[in-house]
Amino acid sequence: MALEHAILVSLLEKPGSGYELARRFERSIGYFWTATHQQIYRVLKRMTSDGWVDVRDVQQYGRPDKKEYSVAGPGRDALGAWLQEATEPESVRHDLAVKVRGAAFGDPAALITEVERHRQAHTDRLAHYLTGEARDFGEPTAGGPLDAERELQHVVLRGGMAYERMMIAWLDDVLATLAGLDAGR
Amino acid sequence: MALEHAILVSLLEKPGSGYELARRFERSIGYFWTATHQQIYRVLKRMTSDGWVDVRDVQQYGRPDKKEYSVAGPGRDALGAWLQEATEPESVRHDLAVKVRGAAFGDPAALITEVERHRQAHTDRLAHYLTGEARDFGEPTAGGPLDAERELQHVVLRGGMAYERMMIAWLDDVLATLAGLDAGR
DNA sequence: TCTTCCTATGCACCTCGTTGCATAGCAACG
DNA sequence: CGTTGCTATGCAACGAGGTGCATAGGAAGA
Repeated sequence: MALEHAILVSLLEKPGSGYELARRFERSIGYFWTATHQQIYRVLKRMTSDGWVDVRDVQQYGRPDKKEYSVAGPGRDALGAWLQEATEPESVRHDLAVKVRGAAFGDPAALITEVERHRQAHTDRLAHYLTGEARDFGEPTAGGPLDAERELQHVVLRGGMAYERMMIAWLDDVLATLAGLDAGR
Repeated sequence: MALEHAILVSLLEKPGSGYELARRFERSIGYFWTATHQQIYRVLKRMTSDGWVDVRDVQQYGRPDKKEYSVAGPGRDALGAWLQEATEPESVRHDLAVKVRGAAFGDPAALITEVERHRQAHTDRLAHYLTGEARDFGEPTAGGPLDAERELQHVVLRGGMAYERMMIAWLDDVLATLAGLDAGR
């Protein structure tokens, strides 16, 4: 289970509440690891009782109070150990690939709309990444030594962009194939 | 849940037993949808009672008898309906991306071995795909009209190859970034 | 005042997925 | 004859993940 570790990384980058974590999992972190607020609250509870994180009640004005979590020593140790642990390459789940192979037994042309919908979603996400890259990494490192955190966030973002570009190109390939089947019958 | 649909597609391509399906999920299908034999047997049971598939006892000699499953009318209908249904783009789970961002808070150099291990796995898988492509799609369609099933299987395979190539290139990017951090401190 | 919306946390329930184990037929080998 | 290994099916239990719902404070606007 890597959700715990994803939370540790996010809290090391910046301490925050369960609610704030949930929103981070809708943006930056969520592009390579998804989680609902339910999962996050549940795991934070376990991590607290395991001593991986510390909690601090924070009073707020104009909005409900919150609990701010930050990484404790044992949590940092656990993350360090996990980093060197061998993890199996993630199991893939591409329902669109299932649909494409399934189209052979239905109407291939009927799948086109769905493929175009996915292509649009990937195009949007790529545009979002590019905006974020220009905002966060547009200028060279602002003096000082290499900032490891910044460099590593950037290389992960480049991975996300490479994935979206690959998907868009593949979906174009799929659309061309579907169109070819439609024309050829 | 798309496991049912993945099984339907696999059974339409070729009827078979739960055991045979489990082995297919370790190869071709398994590259974009994973499942253990437990899941498969459980889902086949439900699909049978829902009338999506038919069962046939097959006596075998030199090995235990088996149950051969094939797709029934309602199963084919369910697949057709699902193909046109809007499916959300699959939720991604890239533990390696979590590790890369986490490396900022540990020793970036310690991650290199793990990244190289993943790179090797993707290289191996790409080589496996290329072998399969040469074997199954090396020669142009053997006469007759365009074979939809074959074309669609090929485009899915091309997607798998594009994914592996993208991952290898990204992992090289990650390795260069990690090496740069190591040299620059 | 009433409704709507956002922040913030959490419970209950259900499904999906994984692990471990059990059973059984048959083949091959020492 | 016993062990090992492959084919073939399945149960039991657990943990992960997701959906729906509940609660509660406060802001903003009709």
